[in-house]
Amino acid sequence: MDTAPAQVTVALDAVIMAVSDRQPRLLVVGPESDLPVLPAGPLDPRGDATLELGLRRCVVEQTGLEVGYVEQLYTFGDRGRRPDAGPQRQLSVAYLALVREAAPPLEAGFLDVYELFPWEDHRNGEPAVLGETIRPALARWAGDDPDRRERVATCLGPPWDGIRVLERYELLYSAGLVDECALDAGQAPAGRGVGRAMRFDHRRIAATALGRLRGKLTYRPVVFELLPERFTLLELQRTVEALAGTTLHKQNFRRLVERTGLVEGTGERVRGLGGRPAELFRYRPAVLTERPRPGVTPLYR
Amino acid sequence: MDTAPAQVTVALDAVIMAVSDRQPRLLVVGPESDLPVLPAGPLDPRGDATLELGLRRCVVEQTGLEVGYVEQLYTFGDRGRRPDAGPQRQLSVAYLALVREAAPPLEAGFLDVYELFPWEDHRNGEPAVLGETIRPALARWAGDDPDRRERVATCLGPPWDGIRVLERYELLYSAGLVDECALDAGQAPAGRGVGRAMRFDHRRIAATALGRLRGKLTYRPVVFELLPERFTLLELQRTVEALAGTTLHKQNFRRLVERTGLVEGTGERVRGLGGRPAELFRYRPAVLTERPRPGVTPLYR
DNA sequence: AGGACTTATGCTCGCATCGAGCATTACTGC
DNA sequence: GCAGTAATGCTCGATGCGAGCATAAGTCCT
Repeated sequence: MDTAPAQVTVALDAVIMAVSDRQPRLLVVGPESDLPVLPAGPLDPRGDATLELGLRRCVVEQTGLEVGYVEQLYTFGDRGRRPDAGPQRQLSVAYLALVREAAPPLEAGFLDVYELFPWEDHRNGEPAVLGETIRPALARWAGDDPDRRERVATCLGPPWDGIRVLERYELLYSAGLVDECALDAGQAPAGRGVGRAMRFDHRRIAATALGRLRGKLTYRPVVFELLPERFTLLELQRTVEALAGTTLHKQNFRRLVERTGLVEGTGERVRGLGGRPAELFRYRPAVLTERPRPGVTPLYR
Repeated sequence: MDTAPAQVTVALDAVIMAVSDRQPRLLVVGPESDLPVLPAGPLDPRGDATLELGLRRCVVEQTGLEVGYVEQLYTFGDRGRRPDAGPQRQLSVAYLALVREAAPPLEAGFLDVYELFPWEDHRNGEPAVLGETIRPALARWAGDDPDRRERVATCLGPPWDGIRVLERYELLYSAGLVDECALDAGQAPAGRGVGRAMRFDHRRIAATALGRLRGKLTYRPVVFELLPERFTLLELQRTVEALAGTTLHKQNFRRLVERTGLVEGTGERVRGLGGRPAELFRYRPAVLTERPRPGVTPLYR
């Protein structure tokens, strides 16, 4: 009935990321045949003492995973973002979680992040899809409109700003280059959109997460949430590079993390992979009290 | 009834900040005699197309103010954060808004931010309250507990990290040094807490906002939302300093903002204030496409 | 008019950081 | 022994930033 008070439902959505085989990965649920979906569940207004605890509960229930690092990301609440909710307005409080596991738990699997955002991986130079598809299409879309042209310029550079993941996704959405445009309009997607689509606004949420994480790398020691307790400097570097979508100068990277006190060597070495054995390092939590903003600062500068 | 489904209410809270007379100010509503409260209102699940539009609507309704720059801050949803909501669970999606106005609109007034957080203003050296009250009390609170001691060390430095506003407020809360502790426990506050209290968790929300804003200053040109279209470099510097709670070297500040292309001179000069006339500058939006992360970078480094 | 005071503006050191590259070491595999 | 690979040490040069000196151009007071 129209006279009933309009209701709001609150869901807790989880962007759970890991890095393995030099690739950032996102935990998704649901049948393979369907569009991927983020793990999520309803807030229990009485049971969940805090939103974060509610999120952890939902994640365990749905994937069996006990996540460690968790951070609130953003709250999504546009009208119409969940056409499945009927007359209910659905809010999603999204969280970013980082895990070390690479083995997909029950009913869930890891999805390569750069399948969702192929234009974000610049480790082997600018990805082909940018020059061949995205830039031309955006140029057509912008035409002579100065606002559109400027928006394209800020999002795609030069200079390329790795952090603007969300802005770029939303630009592609505005220009009709992702399948979610058709889906949101109630049409069947042509299937020719750039990157792999997700259900609802979940790819937008994932974009928010990747951008946030890239930014955070520069001023907080979050990478270590994704690594085992002991690691070589190359493993550390590869993990950072996977997330940042850029490559780094090896010697300078080593200098950076050692000089700033982010890591400390354990005397141990690993061997067996061809090449000189590498020393194993560990994260040095004391850096938090020594430096104001410890992280991989020169990532995007 | 216990059998009724537990309900969730969603509110939109606004942290509206301005800078005038070299002081950051926060818009609060409610009678002077009572604890200050942030402007807020319920989400209209049918009417508000987006959360941000809903927030703008609430702000206009409550204060008559049309805010310009708006950014989502955080969503607060701890159980028990709103004892007045009865059995309802209340979520607040908080937004940060920046305005130029200094004249308090209807039923509202500006409150000096450093009345809320006197320990955050380091423009005249370390504030007295830190050395005389806060540090000794925290030392007593920490005792020999290594975790507590480390928490105190990271929050209070050295080095002082201007961005950790929320962490510091929560530390003071943990240690029972702010009046909200007693209020939340249902007791009358002794009135001896540090800084001025607000109702509910609104001071926590304000702390989140100040920290976020301080951080954002370093990589986005947000200061200009608080300034008139044309301003002198000293006005710009004073505004940054007011928010950051630090002083900056004048010549270096000028060099920074000019070299990075954040501002450009209009030929005009202002006179009449004693001292050599200053040139009027304006913000240069083109910086957004030229530099990846334009802002007052060296603020906290 | 002159001097004190205030603010704006230009410029120059010195240090730390960072990008880029060269050189050497120590393993694996054939 | 030799090729290949990765680790590690070191050196330039450019740039950014902290700190300060010096000068310019107004106001206000006497």
